[in-house]
Amino acid sequence: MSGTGERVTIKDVAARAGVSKGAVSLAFNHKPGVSEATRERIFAVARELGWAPSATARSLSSQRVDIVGLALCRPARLLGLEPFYMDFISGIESVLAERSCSLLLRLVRDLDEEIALYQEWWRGRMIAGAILVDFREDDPRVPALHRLGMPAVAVGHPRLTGTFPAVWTDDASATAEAVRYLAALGHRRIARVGGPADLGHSAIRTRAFADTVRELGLEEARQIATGFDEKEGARATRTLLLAADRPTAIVYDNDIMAVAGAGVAAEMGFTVPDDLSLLAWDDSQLCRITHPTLSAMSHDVHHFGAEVARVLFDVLNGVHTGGHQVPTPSLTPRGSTAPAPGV
Amino acid sequence: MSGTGERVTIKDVAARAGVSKGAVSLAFNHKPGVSEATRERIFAVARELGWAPSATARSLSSQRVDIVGLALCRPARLLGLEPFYMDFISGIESVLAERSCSLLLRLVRDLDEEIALYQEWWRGRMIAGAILVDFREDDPRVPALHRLGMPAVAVGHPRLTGTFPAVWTDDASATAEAVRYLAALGHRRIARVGGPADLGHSAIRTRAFADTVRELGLEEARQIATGFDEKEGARATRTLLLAADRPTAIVYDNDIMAVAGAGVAAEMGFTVPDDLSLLAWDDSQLCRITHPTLSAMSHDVHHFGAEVARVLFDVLNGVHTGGHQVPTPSLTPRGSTAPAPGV
DNA sequence: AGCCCCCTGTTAACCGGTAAAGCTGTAATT
DNA sequence: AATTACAGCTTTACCGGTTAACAGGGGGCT
Repeated sequence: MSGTGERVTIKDVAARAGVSKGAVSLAFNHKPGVSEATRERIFAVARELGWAPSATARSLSSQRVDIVGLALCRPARLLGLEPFYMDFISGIESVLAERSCSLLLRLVRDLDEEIALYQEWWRGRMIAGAILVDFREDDPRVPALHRLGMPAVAVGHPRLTGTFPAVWTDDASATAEAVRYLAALGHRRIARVGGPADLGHSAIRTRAFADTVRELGLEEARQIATGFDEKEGARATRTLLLAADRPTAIVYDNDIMAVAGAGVAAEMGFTVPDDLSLLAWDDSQLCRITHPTLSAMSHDVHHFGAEVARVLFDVLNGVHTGGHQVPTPSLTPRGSTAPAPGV
Repeated sequence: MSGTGERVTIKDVAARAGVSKGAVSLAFNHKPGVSEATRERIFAVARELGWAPSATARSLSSQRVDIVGLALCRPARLLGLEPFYMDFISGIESVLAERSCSLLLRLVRDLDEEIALYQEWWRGRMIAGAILVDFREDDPRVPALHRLGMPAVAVGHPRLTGTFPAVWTDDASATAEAVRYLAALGHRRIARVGGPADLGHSAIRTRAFADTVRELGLEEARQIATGFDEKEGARATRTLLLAADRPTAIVYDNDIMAVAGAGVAAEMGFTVPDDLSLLAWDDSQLCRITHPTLSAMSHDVHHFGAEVARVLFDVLNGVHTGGHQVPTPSLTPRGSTAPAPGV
């Protein structure tokens, strides 16, 4: 009971197998220098003794770590709510796991805390590199972390991510596609409920949205910046629908807000999609469980995460990979979009 | 540009401050043995040089690690969908962060992989302890990990978690409360859509549900075991509603399935809550964004996670804490429950 | 003056691996 | 037979901290 406390080390294995520490190390790292017979004997002993090399000691001497860091800076309750993150993380994991690498996760309150955390992690040699998300315009992390010299991938448009290799989706094109689709259905007053204005991709979408609306000669579009959560999504929807010139279609920046918007529409007596079309973003499973199901700009978040992890490995291996663009979110029409009323 | 590569170590700091490595170590660990003046000088130099102690080296020599592990064994797509996990993780984080401890996360495919992972993590001294979730009846992790001697907290009923200190909610009482509530509304045919039968807490709820139904003299209850995701939740709901003796109320084991169930009900022409009452579990924000809002057995998952982390720290500090019961989920009536039709 | 003590610091031995350099014995080459 | 080549190990010096043991020096006390 209560573990002997004496943990077995490479020395024990070496002694038991009748070889030196060095031989055990060579064997376990599949390096030449030990015969097949000896290698097998060493493995047998290791299994018998229940030994695994100490990652700590290994990384101290080899200067390598098998951990990558991810700091998320969003209010805790939002993280729980948004399917995006877990999907993204599971995508990252799928790539990390096959290289027996682990993910170090931490939630932080603000960017300063995030920068401090990365400094601690990197200087403390706890991580080999990091994944940076949620870029803002003139993000303070770009200079700070670049100064650190820490390898990292940035999730966001290259314009925002500075010196870090970027992985991103073409939000501008996707936004344009969304607007064109709704316009093709006859909608002339289209509104958008976006994320926080200081978030880089929100800004990109806002611009693309306005540009496309102008280009198609639609009526001046109303866009509302929110905090990404369901309350703000609901409020924004209410605001839009109460206006005299209420829109006949609304595009949301994530699916949480779209679902909340659908609730508000129902509550206010609008029928989706007959009176009002709704178009979500990200397209998690959430869009498929509501009634009516939500049309969305869909986007394989799991693969996105996987691609990010792959690029990070390239960076860690010194492969100088440029930016990687992941497939543009594409329209997945479902039950929440239909021709504009009276068309 | 491109980081000098030369990372600063304790030796550099010591040299620059004109003291020995030992002095720097003492200063940074706030141990007696250095004067206030020297301590400050050392800190100043460390700041100037941008040094932070190497966690790797530190844990190699001090035999301590500031990382705890969490392996999740659920299909990736479900993880993304279920708000539970992120909420739970953010609760854990809130406690870890204040002790500057990080969370090592990994998704695994099955229990064998999970056991192997913990062995690797523990023997490799990567983690100080672990958080175990999703216990099954006769869970193979109990003997395997107990043999490892790894400190851990178990999330689940003590009957299932064996030798590990447990943190759990009283699912039996909560289930009973749910049934009593619906019975009080006049429902006589109540069904339940549960999680996988081999999951420990599903089994507990199943039993409690059947017991309470019998105790109240309600009609024989139909319970369906599913895989926790929205598709199975929808299918189970369809099955229940197509039966000749369809229930007038359904209890779901998580909110995903409840939302899916609401969709199915609408699609089949039932009005919630007039024709059919629905009661969810876990009560994430998801229950508040649907229309009508979902009544739920609510449960502060964030606090649950925090409590789990706290107990883990107790274990790590040798405090022999018994099992901790977290407040029983309590009924939060919203728009999806109402008196049975004709009452 | 002599002694002891405490405060401040140094030294050196670890922690458990990795990796380069060194050392065998045997087989191949000349 | 002598030289070389090389597979197969061993030795040893790190990696960057922690920590116990030890040293110098000033002040208080007798």
